[in-house]
Amino acid sequence: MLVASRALIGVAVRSIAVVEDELTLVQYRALVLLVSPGQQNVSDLAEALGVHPSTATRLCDRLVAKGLVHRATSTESRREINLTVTPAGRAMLRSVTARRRKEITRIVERLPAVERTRLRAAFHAFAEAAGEIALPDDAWKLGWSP
Amino acid sequence: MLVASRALIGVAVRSIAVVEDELTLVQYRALVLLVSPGQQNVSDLAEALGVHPSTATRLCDRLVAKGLVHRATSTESRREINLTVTPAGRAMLRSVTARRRKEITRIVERLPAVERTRLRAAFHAFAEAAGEIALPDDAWKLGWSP
DNA sequence: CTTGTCAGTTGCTATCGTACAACTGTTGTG
DNA sequence: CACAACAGTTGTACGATAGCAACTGACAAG
Repeated sequence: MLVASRALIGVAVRSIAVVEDELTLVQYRALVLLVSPGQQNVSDLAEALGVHPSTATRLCDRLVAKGLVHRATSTESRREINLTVTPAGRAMLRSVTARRRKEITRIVERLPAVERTRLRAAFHAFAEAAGEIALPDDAWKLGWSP
Repeated sequence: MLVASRALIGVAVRSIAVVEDELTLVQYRALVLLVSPGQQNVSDLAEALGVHPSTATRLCDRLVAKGLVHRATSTESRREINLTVTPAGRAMLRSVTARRRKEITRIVERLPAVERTRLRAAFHAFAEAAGEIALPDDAWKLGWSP
C-alpha cells in the first residue's frame, strides 16, 4: 500500500513539475482553490489556504502579475474582491491534470485488461472508503485536486 | 483513478503535517534522501534535490542546527563531508511514516475482508507497473519515500 | 612542487511566503 | 448620522530557498 501511494505521489510530483518554473506550490494551490466552486474573495482564499489575509493579498498580487488571476470588485459589496482564474490560469492547471492523467494511463496500460478492471474497482472502493474520512482542509498542501 | 490518488495524497499530506511545524518540505525531502542508501556528501544531496551546492550547505546548516543531521569529515578525503541523519532525525521521519501507515490502515479496515484482499493485490499490481516506469530522479521532489 | 581541479563554504542578492500592525474604504447598526 | 465591524491593502520584518561569484582547503597530475 505504501509503495503504491509512493508511486502515485511520484506521478503527482512530476505532473506539477510541468509548471514548476512558472508557479510555486502555494501559487498552484491557490489556483486550484480558485477554479473550484463559485465566487471567492481574498478572505475566502486566505482561510482556505490557512494563511493571513495579507499573505493572500500578496499571493494574489503575484498571480495577477503573471496574468493567471483576475481581480474584480464584487458587484454587491464594494469592499470585497472577486477572484477569478483567467484562461491562462486554467490552461496551466489543465496542463498539470493532463500530465497526471497521461502518466496514470501509461501505468495502467501495462496491466492486462482483466487486472485493469479489477484495479479500477479496487481503487474505487478505496476512494469511497477514504472519502468518508479523508480530504480535509489541507488536502492541497502538496498541491492536488482537479 | 484520479480520485483514489487524491485520497492517497490526502493521507500523505496529513502525515507530513505531523512535523510541519518543525520541518519545511524541503528539509523533509533532504532528510528522506539522507536516510536512504549509504554515505552522502553535500554535492550528492544538492544534486539529488536539484539545487545549487551552496543551497545545500545552507539547508544542512539549518538541519544541523535542529540536531537532525550530523556533519562528519569523510575519512578518506578531507574535503568531503559525510552527512548522516541523527536519531532525532530518524525519529521525525518515523513519525511521518507511522502516521501514514495508520491512516491507510484505518481506511482499509473500513472495507470487508474480501475487498481488502483484492485491494492489496490491485495496489500491488499497480505499484509494480508503476515501478517499471516511474520513480525517476525527481520522484522525491516533494519529499517522499521511506 | 606547482598548477589545476574538486568539495564545501561564505558573501551577496533576490524572491517567496509569512505574520502583525496600522491604515483606507465600505457596510451595517444603533 | 455616527460609530463599530469588516474587507482589503500597505508598511515592515523575518526566515527559507535559491543562485552566482569568490574564496579556502584538499587532492591529483604533471
